[in-house]
Amino acid sequence: MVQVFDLKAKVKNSRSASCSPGIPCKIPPSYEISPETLETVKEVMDEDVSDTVAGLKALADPMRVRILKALRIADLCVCVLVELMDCEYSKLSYHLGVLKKAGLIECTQDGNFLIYHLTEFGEKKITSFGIF
Amino acid sequence: MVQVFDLKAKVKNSRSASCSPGIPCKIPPSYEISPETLETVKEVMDEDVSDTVAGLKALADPMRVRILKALRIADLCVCVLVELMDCEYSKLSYHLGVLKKAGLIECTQDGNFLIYHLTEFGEKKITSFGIF
DNA sequence: AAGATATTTAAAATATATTTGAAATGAAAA
DNA sequence: TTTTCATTTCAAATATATTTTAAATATCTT
Repeated sequence: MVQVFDLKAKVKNSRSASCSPGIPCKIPPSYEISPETLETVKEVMDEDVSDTVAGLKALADPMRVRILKALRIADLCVCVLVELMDCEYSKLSYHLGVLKKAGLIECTQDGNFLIYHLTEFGEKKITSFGIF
Repeated sequence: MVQVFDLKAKVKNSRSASCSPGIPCKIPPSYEISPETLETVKEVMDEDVSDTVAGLKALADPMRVRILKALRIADLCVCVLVELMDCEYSKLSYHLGVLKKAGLIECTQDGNFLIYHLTEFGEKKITSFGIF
């Protein structure tokens, strides 16, 4: 997934004086990008974002956000969540699975029941993401 | 989108002593949910999460995160971004559109060029969401 | 053991999001 | 004023995510 940029290889015969080194297009005269800045930009763009994105994806769903908000108040078993969310078990289970895989929630078994609770990681996430 | 819960209407003939009021299933004996807690849970679950989720969705994509990271370093025109991301204009444009619609970025026109920059809102978001 | 309950899993159906490629737009240069 | 350039828009193709329904598990109760 890590991309290596070789912009120089793409430079066309660009005649503009304001063209940034390694950038084939003629960038507008109103702003200049120093080679140093461009280097920094390339660096941050090369950083791996897959963890960040995976976390965001797990959160980016109304059902899942509501589940997290609920679990922030109390640990809840699936049967109670099903009633609160007014949905099928299988549907709820799918979303619980997504949250679990993302490490945001966990469950403990009590006989037939599974009681879900926020992980510390999940707690932190929803706090920093401003979900209350 | 706001759902109203009427759990009482759903109570079946539940015989378990540990059943929470208004919850048809027999919740496990290892934990009790007080009616007050349950009320609080219902309240937070009824809150509207659509803005939260829309914001998260806009962020939950590797390309978009990389764009935001880049714009955090410098304002960039589309032609430069195209090179840095190594992708088609139309593809980039789609993602820029998503970020723009979410209010995370804006652009200013300079002749033929569009120079994109983070909004203050976008700046705040990516900071609080731990995207650096 | 047999039946009931709570929950998950699997597979198909559906919905949503992204990518692609071509055409459209609008400003600048020739 | 025709051409070129930077960019967006559109529609079709593709990919990904979610929902649905039925069946599978596992634990309890009898």
